[in-house]
Amino acid sequence: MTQSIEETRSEFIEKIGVMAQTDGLPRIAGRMLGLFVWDVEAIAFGDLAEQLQVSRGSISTATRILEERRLIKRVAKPGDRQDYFQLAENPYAKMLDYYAETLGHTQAEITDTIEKIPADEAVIRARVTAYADFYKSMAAALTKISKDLDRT
Amino acid sequence: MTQSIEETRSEFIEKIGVMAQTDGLPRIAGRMLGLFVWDVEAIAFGDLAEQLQVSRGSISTATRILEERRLIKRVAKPGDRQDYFQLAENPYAKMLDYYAETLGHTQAEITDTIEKIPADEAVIRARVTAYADFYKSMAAALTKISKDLDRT
DNA sequence: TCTTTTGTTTAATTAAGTTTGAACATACTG
DNA sequence: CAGTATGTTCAAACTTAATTAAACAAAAGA
Repeated sequence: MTQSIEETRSEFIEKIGVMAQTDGLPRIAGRMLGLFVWDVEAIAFGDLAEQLQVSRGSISTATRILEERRLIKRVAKPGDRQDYFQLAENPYAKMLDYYAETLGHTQAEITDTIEKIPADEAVIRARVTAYADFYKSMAAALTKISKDLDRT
Repeated sequence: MTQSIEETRSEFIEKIGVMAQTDGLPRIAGRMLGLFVWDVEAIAFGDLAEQLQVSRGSISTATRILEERRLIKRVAKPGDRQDYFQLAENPYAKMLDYYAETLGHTQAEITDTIEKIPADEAVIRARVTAYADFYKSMAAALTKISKDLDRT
């Protein structure tokens, strides 16, 4: 089966949109991320709405989310009033940092619980601690990868 | 603020229920996981429904999900017709394996796309490849932690 | 100043996922 | 065998999240 590069691009964008839902991104934000991974050139706010066939409101929301996660950046273009967007530098390191941060919060929540467990409940303490450690080691591992990527 | 261990347990269970939603588990399955982390003893199907105050149908669905992820195991108790459940051995290694597997699928999907990109589109190829590599390294890192945990 | 463009916000709608409850199948008990 | 207990399935109800469309605010041009 042969397909044009436009078809491949469009397929890729939709694919990332679906997969993004797995890690808590709205579908539109995921499609947008796919688009930015593919395209080097910055894209105008209005073009995003047209290319992805969604409302401007959705673009506003999705760009905000991706900016919060530091995956894209908003840039200006001389001679155009519109906002332009493109993939951030080291986006994958940023993504890892975000995951690590989330895992860290989870670990902290569990640690809060551990402190409330009576000292004589050694078994429960041990079990909940093992759970917290799990999040701790995951966060540490992702942070490590992030730093490796940053050195590139 | 002082609270009984029952209150702490209940708070923990609800907390895990909420956090579980972050990684794609239904709330009830999350609460169940929290319960199993806390309690050493196996718990009967019917007791789960009562303790978590949900329908038997929900227990059936949630146990299925947690079994599929290999986080809990179903055991029998002599003298009781009910199914009993408890946390699996090395549950956190299993959890990591599950994540790694998911990431691997994602990477494979992206790799499928890469193969469709014309060879002369070097920039696009490089960008999409970087994205695939990101998933690859994450999967590898989690697999590594999993093996470390297994050695325990 | 008046109009247009641009991006955000909010309320309403739509879509997606979760939970329940009833029906069902199976296995056990007396 | 009849009756009860157990766990699963599935359609419907419910809940939550995503998306749109319209109202709005700010800035730019005419």
